[in-house]
Amino acid sequence: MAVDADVLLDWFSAHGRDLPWREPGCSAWGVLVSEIMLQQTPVARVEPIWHEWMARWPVPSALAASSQGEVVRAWGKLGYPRRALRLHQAAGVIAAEHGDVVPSDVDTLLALPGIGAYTARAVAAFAYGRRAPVVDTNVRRVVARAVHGAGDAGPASNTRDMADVEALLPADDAPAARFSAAIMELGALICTARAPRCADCPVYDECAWQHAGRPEYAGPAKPVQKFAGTDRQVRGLLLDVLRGTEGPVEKAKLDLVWHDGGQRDRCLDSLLVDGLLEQTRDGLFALPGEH
DNA sequence: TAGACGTGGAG
DNA sequence: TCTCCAAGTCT
Repeated sequence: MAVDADVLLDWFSAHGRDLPWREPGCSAWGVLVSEIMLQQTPVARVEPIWHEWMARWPVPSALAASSQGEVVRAWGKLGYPRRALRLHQAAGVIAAEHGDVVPSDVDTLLALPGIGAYTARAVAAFAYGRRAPVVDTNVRRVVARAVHGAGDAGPASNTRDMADVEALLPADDAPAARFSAAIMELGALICTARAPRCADCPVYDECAWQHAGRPEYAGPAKPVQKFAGTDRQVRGLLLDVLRGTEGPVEKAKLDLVWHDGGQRDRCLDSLLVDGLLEQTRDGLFALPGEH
């Protein structure tokens, strides 16, 4: 059982979304920025911020020339703000060591901060039309169902997951790159986690999950990710105070966002360690580089 | 490799 | 209201 490339590519041509980073004229830098922003973050929230970034920082060196604080502020509420810091660092490396050109080679991309197995191959494929197994959560789910007949993907295994996708990939670069975008899109629009729209699926007839009678997911339970009351929430509240003000703020102002002083201070400290906050000479707190 | 790491919309 | 989940990476 497989996923017919021609059928999938035709479906993608007819139903794929016209996202700005998929425009033919979009730069490799634009693709890279989109990929980082889209990590664990819905398209709808990324689009407006991506446009702002492209207008303000059209090339890596432009971003690298801005302060970390400006970058964190411009990241807004996309979440996981360390991504903004790493992208800023990556831009610096690209500007300084790669002639302001986003690398096209997977291994070179992997060496950049914030770029892992998925993003490196996504940039190689979507920005440069290279043939590379692009494996994200959507692709893992589609493969689990259409190929393996399982209700959902089990725990990730980079080696195995990439081998699965490699086997589906067309031989030539251009169609392989387009196939990568198409299978991701299938997972995002049709073969969704919650309520898959199988009636609209282009590979319904060849789907192993259908042939198996749509069995329930049998793998190990996925860990539920708590948020309320975690350090993640408190860090978010703390950082949001700085995003919402111009200059440095007093600790007293930060003390207002969370009742538990111990947790508050621990989070404040971790933000300093991460470089998302800095302390001024007079003991105030500021976004990095903004004092 | 399990767990940390933000945020907000949908069901 | 509350759980699930959205193009992952790093340690």
